[in-house]
Amino acid sequence: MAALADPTRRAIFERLRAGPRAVGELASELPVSRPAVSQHLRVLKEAGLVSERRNGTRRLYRIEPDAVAALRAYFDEFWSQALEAFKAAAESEERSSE
Amino acid sequence: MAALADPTRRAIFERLRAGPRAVGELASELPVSRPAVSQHLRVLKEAGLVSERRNGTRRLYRIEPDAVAALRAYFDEFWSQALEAFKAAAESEERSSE
DNA sequence: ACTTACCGTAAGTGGATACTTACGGAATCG
DNA sequence: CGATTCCGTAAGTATCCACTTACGGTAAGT
Repeated sequence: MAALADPTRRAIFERLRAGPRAVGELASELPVSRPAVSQHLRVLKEAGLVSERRNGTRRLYRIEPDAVAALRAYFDEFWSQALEAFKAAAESEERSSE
Repeated sequence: MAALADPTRRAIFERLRAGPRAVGELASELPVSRPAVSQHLRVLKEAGLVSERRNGTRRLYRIEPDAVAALRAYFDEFWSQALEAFKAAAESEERSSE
């Protein structure tokens, strides 16, 4: 999740949501240089958020579905646990006459 | 989301999941000083992830449910959009005889 | 009022990091 | 082969950021 902290990296990640893209293609749409995009993609790849496939001289990056599923599960779990705590707190307050 | 990048801050956020906590209480369970926890809580508060309530000399921090819901919605949306792109790509590959 | 408990803020510092330019490697085309 | 395209890596730099110590401020207890 730390990999998604940087705004530029999040922008890259969100663009890959629509389908696989090449490095230069992404760089042309962003206000940073191509090597910067390369470095961001490496971070995303090491975090398991994207994967790479070589196609001629180009390298297509795509989103790793399992990673998105894991993040989704994390916040789902977080949500239900927080909700449970809220309910418990509300009930205990109710018992203490308030 | 950038607020959840730091591991210490994520640890604080996850501990608040079980219910409201005071600053010193959180600091005693973490390998950082109390002011560090204070600063992290300020970041989380400015990000809208937690809220504060004064209780005597102590300040209780609690999770802001709307923020968690927003994050959950973000990844849900991300997931469905990525899935849609996958389906579209699979169909177009299928049409191109493969 | 004085002390104690609890906390936020200021200032300073070491380390991480996002970016640039420069360079070299791999695949395609003539 | 030579030229071109596309890309990763190295090196250097400026900025950001997480942390500590020191200090001040507010609320409760004696």
